[in-house]
Amino acid sequence: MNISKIAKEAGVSPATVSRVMTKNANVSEEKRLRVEKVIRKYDYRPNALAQGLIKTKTNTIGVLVADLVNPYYSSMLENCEKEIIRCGYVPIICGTLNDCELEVKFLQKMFDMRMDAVIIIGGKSDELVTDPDYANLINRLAESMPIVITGKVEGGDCYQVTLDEAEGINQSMEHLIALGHRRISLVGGMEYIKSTYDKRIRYRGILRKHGITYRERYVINSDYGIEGGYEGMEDLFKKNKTLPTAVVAINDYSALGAMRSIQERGLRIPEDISLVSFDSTYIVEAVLPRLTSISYDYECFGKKLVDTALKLVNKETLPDVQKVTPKLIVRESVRSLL
Amino acid sequence: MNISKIAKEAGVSPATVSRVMTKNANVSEEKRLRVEKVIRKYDYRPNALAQGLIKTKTNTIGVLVADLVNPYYSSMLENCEKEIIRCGYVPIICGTLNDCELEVKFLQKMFDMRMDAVIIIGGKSDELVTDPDYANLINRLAESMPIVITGKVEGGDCYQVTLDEAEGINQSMEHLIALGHRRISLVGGMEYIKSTYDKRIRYRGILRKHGITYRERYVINSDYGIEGGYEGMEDLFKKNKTLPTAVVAINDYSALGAMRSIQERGLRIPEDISLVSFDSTYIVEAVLPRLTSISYDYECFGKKLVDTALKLVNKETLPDVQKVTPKLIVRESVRSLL
DNA sequence: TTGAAAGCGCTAACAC
DNA sequence: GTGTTAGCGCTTTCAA
Repeated sequence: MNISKIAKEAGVSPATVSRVMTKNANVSEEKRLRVEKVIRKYDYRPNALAQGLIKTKTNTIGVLVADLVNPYYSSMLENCEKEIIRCGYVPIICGTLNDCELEVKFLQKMFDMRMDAVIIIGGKSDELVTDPDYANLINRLAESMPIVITGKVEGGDCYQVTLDEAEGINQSMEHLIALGHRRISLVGGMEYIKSTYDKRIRYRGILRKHGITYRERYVINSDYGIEGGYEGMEDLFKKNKTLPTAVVAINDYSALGAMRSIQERGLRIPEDISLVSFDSTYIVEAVLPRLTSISYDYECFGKKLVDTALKLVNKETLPDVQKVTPKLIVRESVRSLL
Repeated sequence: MNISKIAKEAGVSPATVSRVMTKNANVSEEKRLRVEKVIRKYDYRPNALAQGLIKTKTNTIGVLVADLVNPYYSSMLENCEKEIIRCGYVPIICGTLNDCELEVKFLQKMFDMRMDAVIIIGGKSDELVTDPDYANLINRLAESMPIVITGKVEGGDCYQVTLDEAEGINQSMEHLIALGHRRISLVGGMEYIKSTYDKRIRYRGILRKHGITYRERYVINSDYGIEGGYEGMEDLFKKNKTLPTAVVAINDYSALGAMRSIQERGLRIPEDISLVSFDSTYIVEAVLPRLTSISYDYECFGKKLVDTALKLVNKETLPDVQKVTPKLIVRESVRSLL
């Protein structure tokens, strides 16, 4: 079914059908009713490809996300979706399976499909050192399609809504130190990821400020999943005879793995080791003990991402960088040493 | 940038540029090189809307999922995505926030966008009694766009790839009964959801077969999230002086909530209460004790869904219903009473 | 091998 | 108020 057939059956021109559908022109009551009847009869809906082609607007916001399973990302995603829907747009999600090539491919595809804007959550823009090819791609696409990212693209013509990582690590460290912890380990993450890099820099700064010796073997590399947390923790145990009294996990997804490692060794949280994580997804409330964790206002974060994208669609001017402030939520996984 | 500009700059006709891009016609070496050079110069990519419009094929598979956060769904999603990508298509995901109206709206939108096929995971097709309006919608859309569902649409012209729920509950019940459990509770889910209904029917059948009295107050309604599991478990405690020795949770997302409720009362799993769940997402390995759980081969499930969709795109004939067989994975959350 | 032309389905400017 | 027409960007006959 298409607009011409509807027009023919209603005895009007395609233009009139279009006018009835879009509601932004006057049509005589009589013809309108006739057209509406035929539309209902066939449940006619206009072809979005044709509409998009002529209007150069598709009413879609693309959301590219590095990992669909990680609850941090799915929380972000859900909140972006809600806001996109609330604003009358259609959210189009693509997961990039933590694969850079796929990210680039899908980003291009979203451009090809003429999405009105794209939000990129995680992925290549998370890297500390921007890949110049990626920056070029972003710049090329951003000429006609606004791009909002949660990371950073050096020299990239796109907008950032990003977490204040330094503030997050700050709050968790100060909390631990205030409770008497001096041997604090940072488990998980990779140095080439900007958020992790920022955390580690600040971690050292805080230790120095409190006159605590920095121990390199308390900082453990590993990836951001459950397995990463487990292996990171195992690594920590292997590398240290003097264990830390507190561990800061890079996110609560990996904290799950860290907990398993700790508990398998018969150690208790928080009695033997305190544990703090980042993200405060549903996981922190689901495990025992509940995890003290850095929390973001996901609703607000999602809203900011989407609203930024939509303002850009409407050619409004915006700051290049917006920060989302984290907040430590104290639960049960930290013990006082005082 | 568009095909005419490229053509002009290369000194050829748009048709020739198209031939170069699609590679399915002969172009003289000389012109081809000239065109390719201009294409590279501008990183030209054809407008997917225009392509879709003329080819009546968009190379996209839509995936509609009821809940992005629930790890059962995100696992499904990830595996569908992988297979869609492997087959050279672009996965387009929409979450429907467990909202029926949204599901209908997005399904229509996917049709409007002329996706080559749509996979619907969860949502309205999960309901025991099919909404006739929904069936009509499915039938209308399915005339030109194959639809694959994980549930069931009575009288719907779509294809099912569905879990063998009866077999799942069968395995978990037989396992519990073999270990001496007689007081077994079923926590979570709603009767109007087909998968839950099927489980409960079979649950009664198995009890009868083993000569165990069915107790209605051991079957608890609640929704499918963490909160649902918690409240369901609380409800169970409230309703029963004689507690069950084992609980079967409707999924492992809700089992998280059930565990919390059990542990808050100072009861231990499995010493005081055994716990079994459905789905075997990452959660079952993340908690302590690890949950004995019904597992699906998500990779195979995802593949089957996608391959079914793609075969339909290619007009192959297929069985209306395909079953995915579950398998009980024994971990640490069930105690033997023998 | 190549270009001209038609047409996918729609909207919007224009003329009446 | 309404129909005609042009055109969005592409692919694919059809001729040459």
